[in-house]
Amino acid sequence: MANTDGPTRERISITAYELLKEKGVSGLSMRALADRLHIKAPSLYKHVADKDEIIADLQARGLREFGEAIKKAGKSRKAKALAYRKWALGNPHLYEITVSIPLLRDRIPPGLEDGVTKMIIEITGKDHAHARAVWALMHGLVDLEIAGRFPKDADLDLTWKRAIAMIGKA
Amino acid sequence: MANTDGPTRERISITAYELLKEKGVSGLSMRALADRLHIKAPSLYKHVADKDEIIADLQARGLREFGEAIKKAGKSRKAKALAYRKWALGNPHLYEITVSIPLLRDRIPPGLEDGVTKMIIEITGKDHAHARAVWALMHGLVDLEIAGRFPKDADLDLTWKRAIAMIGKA
DNA sequence: ACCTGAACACCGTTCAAGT
DNA sequence: ACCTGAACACCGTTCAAGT
Repeated sequence: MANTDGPTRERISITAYELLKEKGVSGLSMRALADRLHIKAPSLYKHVADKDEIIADLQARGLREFGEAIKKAGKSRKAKALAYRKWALGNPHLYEITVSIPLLRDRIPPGLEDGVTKMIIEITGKDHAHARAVWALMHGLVDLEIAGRFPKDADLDLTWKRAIAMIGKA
Repeated sequence: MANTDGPTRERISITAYELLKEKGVSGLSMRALADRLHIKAPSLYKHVADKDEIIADLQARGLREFGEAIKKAGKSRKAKALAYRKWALGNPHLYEITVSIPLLRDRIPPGLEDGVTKMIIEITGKDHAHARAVWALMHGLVDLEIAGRFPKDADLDLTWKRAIAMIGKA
């Protein structure tokens, strides 16, 4: 008799997150995940329907933790913007899986996405169109920075300063 | 005797582009590419070093065609911004492979990336930091739109209007 | 109820062998 | 010089079989 205590659904989630943190999106495979849990890949399918269920789990975690980080930040628009950057750069793989691949809307807790969206609208203090533009600005900065698209000598602190100056001036 | 005229390097490039346009980044595999050229996958390696060489080819094409589209657009910042959106949405897979995955800097023609960057700086008419923020704004809008992150009822024309209004006001 | 090996349809890439 | 089949180390997923 081998393991009597198989991996719970919870342990699968936690291990998937560890794997993502260490190896990134491309390193998150069902086989690698199974290895860490000391089971074979097919056994995973007794606990989850498919890989998307695991991805949706991580996206939900990303939205939750991101939302908390923004909530905890100072109240000014500048503080919120810098918290956005800090969180994204501190959790690049979680940011990527949450925001750079299609969101599995039907498989994350309802209201979670809306909650984060509403928070962004509240921060900008204007209408939805403006809030979306601000979000795009933040996301674009972070995405290009994570992807290494800015030259090495680029002054990104200054770039963020300019970006923050843009907000609210429309 | 089978094919006497094997695929040239040029035909590989063209076929890769067709494949990308039809099937997207995930559909661009060496095996699928070989199939279209009526050869076996290993034969590709007599013409290219690896898949990255093909990706770099497509990234170079993306930078070139994108640059031309922006150059041809009207001179106003608004016209340039709308041309950015139009090109990206009209060529979503080429946009993605060019800008949403790491740029293979060592494998594209030197100066190509700089040329496009300089063009953006010229358009914004300010310093590099400002130009980068503007680029991030455009990229963020397009990336979120392509990824389907905005709600279906979002008024994206209005969002772009607000975004364009932000530019130049920093 | 949970886990397994074998299998299927995929990847990128290497390499000895053929022409 | 170019192409091939076989192989290696990977994917996600299914399924009959074991406990």
